[in-house]
Amino acid sequence: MPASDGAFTSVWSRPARSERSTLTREQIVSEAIALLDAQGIEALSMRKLAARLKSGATSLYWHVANRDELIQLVIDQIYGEVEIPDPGDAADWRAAMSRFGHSVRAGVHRHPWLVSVLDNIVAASMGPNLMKITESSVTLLTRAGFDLREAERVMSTVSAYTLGIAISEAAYLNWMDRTDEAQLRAELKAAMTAAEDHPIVHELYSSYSDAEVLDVHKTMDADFEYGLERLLDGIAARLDQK
Amino acid sequence: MPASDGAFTSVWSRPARSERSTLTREQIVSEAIALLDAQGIEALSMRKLAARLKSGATSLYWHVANRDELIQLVIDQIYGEVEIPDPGDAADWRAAMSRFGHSVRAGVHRHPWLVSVLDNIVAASMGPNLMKITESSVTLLTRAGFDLREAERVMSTVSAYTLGIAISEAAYLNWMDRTDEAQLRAELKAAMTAAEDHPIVHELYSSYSDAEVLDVHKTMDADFEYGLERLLDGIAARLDQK
DNA sequence: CTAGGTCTCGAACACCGTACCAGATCCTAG
DNA sequence: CTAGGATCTGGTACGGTGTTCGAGACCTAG
Repeated sequence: MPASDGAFTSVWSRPARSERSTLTREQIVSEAIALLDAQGIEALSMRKLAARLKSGATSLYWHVANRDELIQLVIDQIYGEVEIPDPGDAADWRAAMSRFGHSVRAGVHRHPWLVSVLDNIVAASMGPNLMKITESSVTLLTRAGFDLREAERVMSTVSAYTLGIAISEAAYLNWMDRTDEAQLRAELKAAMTAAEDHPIVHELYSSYSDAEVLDVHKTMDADFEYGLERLLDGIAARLDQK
Repeated sequence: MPASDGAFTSVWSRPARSERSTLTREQIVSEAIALLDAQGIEALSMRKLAARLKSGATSLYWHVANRDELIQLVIDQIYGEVEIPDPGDAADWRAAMSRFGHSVRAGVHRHPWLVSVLDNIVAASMGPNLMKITESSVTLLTRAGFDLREAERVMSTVSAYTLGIAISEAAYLNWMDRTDEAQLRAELKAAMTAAEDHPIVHELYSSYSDAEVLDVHKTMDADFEYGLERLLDGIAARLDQK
């Protein structure tokens, strides 16, 4: 009567019909993303993920080789969220590339834990979703007048800039998130006094209003736009001289 | 006689003079970097690091609050390796910024595990070494004719591009490193067949010679240079129209 | 009814970051 | 020279991690 205590499942508690879990790879991946969005990277453990799926931790290993593979799948899923450039927009390739950049950046902002997971990004680079993006954008750029190799360069240049800035922003936003306002003010003050030996940095910091410091989004948006425009200017110039 | 076995240190084995460890923060940080360079991120544990320093694992906590703080120190140390732009080079700001970009990229290539540690990069952004870099480069750019705010934008645009591309490259190089040649060929073949549904990507892949695939460095160098030049073109144009 | 594939999951292993605290060592004041 | 406080080391222990292994539950085909 006492000892078995869970090893024995009575008729009543045993699932009436097939409650065999219907655990699927897609389900695992999307629950992982939900967990990451809600609680960030350090909350993603196989055990916690399994708990959310009401399954045993080690059951996941049937559907997914290991944690790294799971993360690669997660990354490709996120790539699926970015707006695929339409090759028909070749006439306005510049607007199309700008839209693409904005879409990638928005994705990173939506899922800022991506910052912690970048080392898996390459293995995911052969995932189906990224490949679709590459196909469309390179096609668009060749139609706009770039040869194949240069089209790829343009694409990866824009991607690099976008990724770089989005990551920096996301890292900053992550940091703000896990820092309460009091300590945040303390840190900023510390930075301010540390800047006293550096006149230009000090002047720069001083030029920011409280509103700008409190809500960095507007500044970030404008800065991103500025750099992207400069980059596209440079690329456009290159196309003109052909 | 038997049991104590190490708890008892005889006069002979006990350190003759003060062998008090001379453990310092600098030592810890530089040993951490050595370990990271040699074995990558997953080899950096407090225990392994302590072993290399011939000290107890928990002794490190006297000098460093926790692992995150250690990593922030490591990152600032690496910032110390990048060549600081000379504000005197304002006349040739373009060459100076290019040198800066190359220096950052070289640093990331030298320490490719940085990819796995990017989420700590912000907290390190108030470190002394990065601040020096910012001071010098923003000064240089203001002397070149940009106003303060735009100088910062230029700086962070160039940084974003450089960081983005260097990270992507480093992630790829990391992946190549931990993949033996047989499996590497298998993966590339898989990518190739996956690309069959995507004609342009397929054509692009096919256009690469074996030599280019085997040694990606030349291609990476050229691609980086291309994007950086386009970006600087765009920025220069902006300065001219003033 | 049985055999074999598919899938779940508990137990266990090695490793991790780090809180706690006892003790060793050093420095300084008296 | 001694006493006592500050500085620094490191053993123990706790709660967590990813992952392997293997025992079994379930489903389907014959």
